[in-house]
Amino acid sequence: MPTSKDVAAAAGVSQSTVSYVMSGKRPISEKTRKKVEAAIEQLTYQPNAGARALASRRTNVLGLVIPLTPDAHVGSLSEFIAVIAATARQHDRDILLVTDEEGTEGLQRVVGQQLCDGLILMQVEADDDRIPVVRKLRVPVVFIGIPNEAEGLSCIDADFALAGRQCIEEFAAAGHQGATVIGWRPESGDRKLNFVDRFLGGAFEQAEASGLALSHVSGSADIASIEAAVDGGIAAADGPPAFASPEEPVLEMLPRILLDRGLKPGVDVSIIGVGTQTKSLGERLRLTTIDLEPRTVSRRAVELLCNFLKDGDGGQRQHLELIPPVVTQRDSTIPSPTH
Amino acid sequence: MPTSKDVAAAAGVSQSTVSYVMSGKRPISEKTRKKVEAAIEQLTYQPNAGARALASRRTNVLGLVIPLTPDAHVGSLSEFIAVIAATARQHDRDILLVTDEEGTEGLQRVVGQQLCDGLILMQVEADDDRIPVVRKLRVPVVFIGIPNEAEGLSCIDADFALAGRQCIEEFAAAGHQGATVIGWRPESGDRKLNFVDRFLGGAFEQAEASGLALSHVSGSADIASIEAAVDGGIAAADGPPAFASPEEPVLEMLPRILLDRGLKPGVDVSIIGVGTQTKSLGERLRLTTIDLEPRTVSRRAVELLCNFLKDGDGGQRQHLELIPPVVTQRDSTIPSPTH
DNA sequence: GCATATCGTCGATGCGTATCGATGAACAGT
DNA sequence: ACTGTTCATCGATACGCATCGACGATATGC
Repeated sequence: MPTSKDVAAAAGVSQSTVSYVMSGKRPISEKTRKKVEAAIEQLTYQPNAGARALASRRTNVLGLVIPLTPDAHVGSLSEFIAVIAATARQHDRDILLVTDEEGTEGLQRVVGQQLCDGLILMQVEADDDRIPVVRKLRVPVVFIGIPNEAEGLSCIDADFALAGRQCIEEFAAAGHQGATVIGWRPESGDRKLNFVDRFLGGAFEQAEASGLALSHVSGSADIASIEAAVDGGIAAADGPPAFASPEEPVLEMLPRILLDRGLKPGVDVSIIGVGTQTKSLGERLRLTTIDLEPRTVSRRAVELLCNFLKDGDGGQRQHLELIPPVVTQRDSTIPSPTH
Repeated sequence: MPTSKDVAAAAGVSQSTVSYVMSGKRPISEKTRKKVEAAIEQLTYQPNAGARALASRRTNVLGLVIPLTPDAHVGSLSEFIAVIAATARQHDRDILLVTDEEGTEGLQRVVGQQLCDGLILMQVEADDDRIPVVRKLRVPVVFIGIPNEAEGLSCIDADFALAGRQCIEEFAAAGHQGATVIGWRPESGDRKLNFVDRFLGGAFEQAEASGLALSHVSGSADIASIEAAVDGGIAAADGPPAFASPEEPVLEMLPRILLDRGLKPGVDVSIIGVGTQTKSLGERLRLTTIDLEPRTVSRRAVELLCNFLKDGDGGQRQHLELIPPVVTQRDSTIPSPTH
């Protein structure tokens, strides 16, 4: 492996000049820069990350804390991870993986060993144990998810409350008097993740504002329970029924189940799919969808962290950013009567 | 941040003694070890990773190359990643993420900058561009997936061929004369990943050996095409039909579709689910499954790489390891008549 | 013409650790 | 008591880079 010393020798300059050519922190004449760059090219020189970290006190690495729990491994998680890694590269940084299996010691470890300059925490719970630890860390941290006590923290997430409101707005615009949300069973684990409450909160709030009767039934993957939920929704409806769900299996079967009951989606009944990967599903089933834009959330998390690092102070500032979901109207919602 | 010098001062020894206490590479008396350990504890000392990498020429970090392409983001990918990260920690190593968006230059970069001591490549294609680059790298590399030219490389994957054989064996034992595999549409992208061919190769081979008529139809997510495939399978069957599929949506609907036709799984027809996350699906639908054990594949990949690194020579050896799939008999296959 | 500012480069130093050679102490054998 | 060992520890050095102060060479002011 060639070193910057080798490059210096090849270019006939001093090692420090090579360093300044690479960093641009001091002016270098066109002539010597060319020489140095040629030497770098020829030797295929790449700076040693360890030495660089040691001397500059920055690693250019971001720690990403991911959940290890298998039940959380929905498809979107890997998309989050990949987008975060790709965005980090655009800012000339790399991603070090930390699983939450290590717990809070893992955070202290990667920061203490100076393996990374900052952290991104995924799957942040409403009352996350890691928050008190994070507050003491000397590096900036960005949360993906909104804990209850977000004071002084930097948090980014999809705007679930807005998604709930948008959902009801769509139904109201289509002339529905009532709607049913199927899914997000309030299991023990789900209670910790408050996005369910945020979505339902927004939905119920908007339902009240729009004078629309909203009910929520916890979905389940088996067909019978979905059918029961659908029948309940139809019976309760005062006019054409409307259904929304954030669960893919539910959405997959909903059109079929409704057609079996003589209800054509987009004509006699409305369906809205909510989720993180709604595009392919929505296009295939021609479903109106509300996408939570996980790629944008991921990208912004990295950008925010990089901004904190660029400012140099290393301290984390309070920041709350909610990414607006994207509504895509397709054929599963009844057209607005006003049009 | 305290340094090993601070620890040395607090313990009243030299810095090198602290280093030897931590590495154990030279004998240290019980007394001084206790003193040093106490000082480490009290100062919450953690060695600086950059300095350590610089001095020891090892980073204790493994690079993990993941696909960025969204269509590959099935749920199992994040499970792979998390298991790899957790296993790496058990070997006192961390994981640096590299997306294949960077291409082969990404590999050369992380190795050239000495950000990691070795690499794990996921989603290896039959004729992967990265192979010639990997051969020139000076660090050990483990492939997850089996390329066509595996000479001199270290590869690990699920044994898809065995899964195919096991599948047919199950059907044959249940007394079936024929079977249909639904799924794995041979699209452009899928051709590069040869596991489809490996599975089907094993299945057809075993079908011939067992005198069983096997056909394969590319599945699709919409219900109509699945129903068509099912009807085809029923019509072609000489005796009770049998179906296998590696696609979750197909498996989700298969029992329902068959019941609609008056065929009860496990009595009039057999179903086998093949995949990387078959447990919850299999238990819910009471499906006999063949699981490809992604967790084992991931774990073994890390262990293999760590072994290469432990041996010190840094060279990669040829190695081919196929993880046997696990057959779990539940209620969707017709009981063997011989029992 | 000299004093002063600006530019481009060099040498020296430090970052925190691992590791090698050396040193001194304790100890066994004669 | 003297040499030869083994054991525990220390001091010095190197790892590769960033960065600071210094210095010579030009350019700018009057």
